[in-house]
Amino acid sequence: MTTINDIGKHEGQIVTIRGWLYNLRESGKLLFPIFRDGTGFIQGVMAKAAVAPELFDSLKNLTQESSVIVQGAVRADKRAKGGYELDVQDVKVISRVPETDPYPISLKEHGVEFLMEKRHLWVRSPRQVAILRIRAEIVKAARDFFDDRGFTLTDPPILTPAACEGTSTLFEVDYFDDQAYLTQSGQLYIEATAMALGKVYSFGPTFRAEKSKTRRHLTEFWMVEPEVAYAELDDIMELAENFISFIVQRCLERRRPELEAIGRDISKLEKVVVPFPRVSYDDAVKMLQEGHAKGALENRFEWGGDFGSPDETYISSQFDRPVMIHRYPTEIKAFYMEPDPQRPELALCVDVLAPEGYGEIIGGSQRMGSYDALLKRIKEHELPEEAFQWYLDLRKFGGVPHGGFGMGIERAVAWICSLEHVRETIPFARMLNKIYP
RNA sequence: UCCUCAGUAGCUCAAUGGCAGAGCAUUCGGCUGUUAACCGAAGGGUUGUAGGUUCGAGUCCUACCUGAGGAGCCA
Repeated sequence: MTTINDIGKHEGQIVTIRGWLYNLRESGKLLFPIFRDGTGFIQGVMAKAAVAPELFDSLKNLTQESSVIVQGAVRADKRAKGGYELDVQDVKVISRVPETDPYPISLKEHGVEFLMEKRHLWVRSPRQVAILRIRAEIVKAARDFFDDRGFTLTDPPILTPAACEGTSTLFEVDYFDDQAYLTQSGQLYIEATAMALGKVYSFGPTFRAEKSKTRRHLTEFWMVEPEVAYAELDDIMELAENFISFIVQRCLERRRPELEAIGRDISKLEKVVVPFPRVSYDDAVKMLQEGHAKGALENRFEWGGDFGSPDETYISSQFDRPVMIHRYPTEIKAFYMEPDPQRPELALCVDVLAPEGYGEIIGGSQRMGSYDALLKRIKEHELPEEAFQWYLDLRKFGGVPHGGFGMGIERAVAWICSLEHVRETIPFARMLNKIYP
């Protein structure tokens, strides 16, 4: 059995391909079927004069996406897209799509609503196949990066008793006679495993019931989150830039054909090398105010607020690689962040903004080390103290400075693939009001 | 939750308040090198739903439903 991706190794030989009919063109007594097998696409040729009449007719009448086992001779041909063609000698039809109910996704243009409703079929399209391969590469690169640097994978729970960043955006589920929530982040739990193993990371799905309807939001998305004992903010920033650069370079090295196939501007990705620019929140605010003065931004940004989407886009447009914004006001950030000892009104945190308007792909921070300060924060944020007792224990029993970050896989994929919307970065996107198929 | 736009054939879209149309897909016919092939023909419609205005509504008005883009929130 041969696969299309390495059909070039079989030039001049007779091979068998198991796959599907992607498209069929004909010209008089010649048929030009295009087969796909999951590894690639190849055009076949069948001349009426060369085969039995029944075989010719069965291929001539074959419908799009019918499954077939094809036998043919591999021939190099300059006219062929992949460099090779298959002189088809036999076609065994495994399952024939009826013409009374044809395959709905044609090679022509379709709308978003239709394609999302047919997502289970849309994933067969060449572009979607390429994107899913790049996603898989990004996931593997992320795991290799941490595995090779002494991190241990520790899986946090998906069912949790409480929120880690407020309760308004949690999915609630019945848990026997009690209530539980789907996790928003594994961070609090990997802080615990970091105290056990030093350097840890988690990789898994997270859930947010935000009523967000934008190109950057899913209700179910995958995060990779490292957490490092004894790490301070500078260590976290260095880890984050090395991590992102590694992932991008790995994609360029191993998924260049796919990036080219989807029309990605490769030269922009090639610039994603360390070090990334570091901009303090204070300086970012100045940058935004200058942008407003120049007329590039509609609203004048005031110190103390959180950046909106247009603000992030403006900041990232000033650089040719991801930019790290650090030390936001404590007010607008999560309760567990360590204040800057020089300026306690600032948190020791960092957001990494992707270039080209893709927004925040990483959020990270140094975590609060002191038991008393953390308890005070939990009370200030009106969080249920009992639910966080275990988290406070981490400070009671040998607390150390530590920190980490989370990267949303889908936003990273959307940026690296230059996609309009994160819905194409995951096989089956879960969004506001969308849970089918 | 708010703002804007859209909903017409299986799909992508046309149609000044006046006969419901095209391309693709499907079926039939033609073509020995096609590249989202091309050429000819046929079938295919409760114009998102419910009301209203009008001699007449796909088109105007109201409400609702669905979707898209954006805001806020976030990765």
